[in-house]
Amino acid sequence: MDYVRGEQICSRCGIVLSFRTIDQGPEWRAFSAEELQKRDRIGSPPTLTIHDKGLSTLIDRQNKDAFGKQLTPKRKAQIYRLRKWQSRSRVCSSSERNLRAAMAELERLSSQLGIPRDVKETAAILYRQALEKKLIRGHSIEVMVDAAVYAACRKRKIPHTLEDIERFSRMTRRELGRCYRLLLDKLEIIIPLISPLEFIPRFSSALMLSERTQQRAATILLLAREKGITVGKDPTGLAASALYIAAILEGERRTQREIATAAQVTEVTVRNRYKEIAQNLNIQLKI
DNA sequence: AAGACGAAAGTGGTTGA
DNA sequence: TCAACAACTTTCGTCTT
Repeated sequence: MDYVRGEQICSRCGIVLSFRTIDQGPEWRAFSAEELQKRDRIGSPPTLTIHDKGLSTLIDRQNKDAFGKQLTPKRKAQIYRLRKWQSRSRVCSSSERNLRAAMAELERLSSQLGIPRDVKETAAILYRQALEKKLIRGHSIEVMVDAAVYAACRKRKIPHTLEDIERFSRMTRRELGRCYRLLLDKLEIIIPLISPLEFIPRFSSALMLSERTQQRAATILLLAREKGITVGKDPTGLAASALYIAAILEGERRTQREIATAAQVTEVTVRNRYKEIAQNLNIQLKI
């Protein structure tokens, strides 16, 4: 089981048997050592994905204190005023309203993408920081949230491409990329370059390739990197062509078209990459 | 007939003056 | 800000299996 991605993967052939699985861990919630002792089963964790971090307190309408006693008239008036100001302040600040819309969009997108909760939280943090630095102004909430989700995926090494996000977003890849870059610049986030290796399991399961082939593709990629022919190249294209070569070597040939479709690149890119790699690593492919 | 190949022209993004 | 540039895409005609 890959709990981070919520995928059940066959350890022999690497095929993804199921995804978006249910966490089968203990059902009591525990977010600190103290809570672990109590084994509470109720209540939500303090989460950053709700606009007020899930920590809102409502002043109840019943004019009773914690012991159920009626309040004195003076106290009652005081509580009434508190209640009024609470309701006014809660959603009326513009950033609160913004966050409210943003977290709804975050919820929608992340459930469609099926990303795990910690990545969602990361995206929420990024968005909050962006909001504090006034980066949202001039952009729609939606596009910034989607860009934050992409950034969070990159940060947590979830192999999603911009195209994946684009599919569930109303935004274009270009706008998303622009806002993503803006986030990186202004928030000074360091995002590790995504390695082609990360895409291998994903493409392989789409192509029904065996574990052996995946291993082989991985070593091909590592050798290619040593030769220095991978810099500046599209990681998905590299992963695709390495898989193409590996599949042929392992007798599981796939057509360039199949590979290209799975990796969302063109045949031409697969072709160019694999020619380069085969030449540099002296791999003879009998066609 | 399908797959592989490669040339040519176009696109979006980076870089360096 | 603009031009040069590298990587990738699209398109299309040709060759191979």
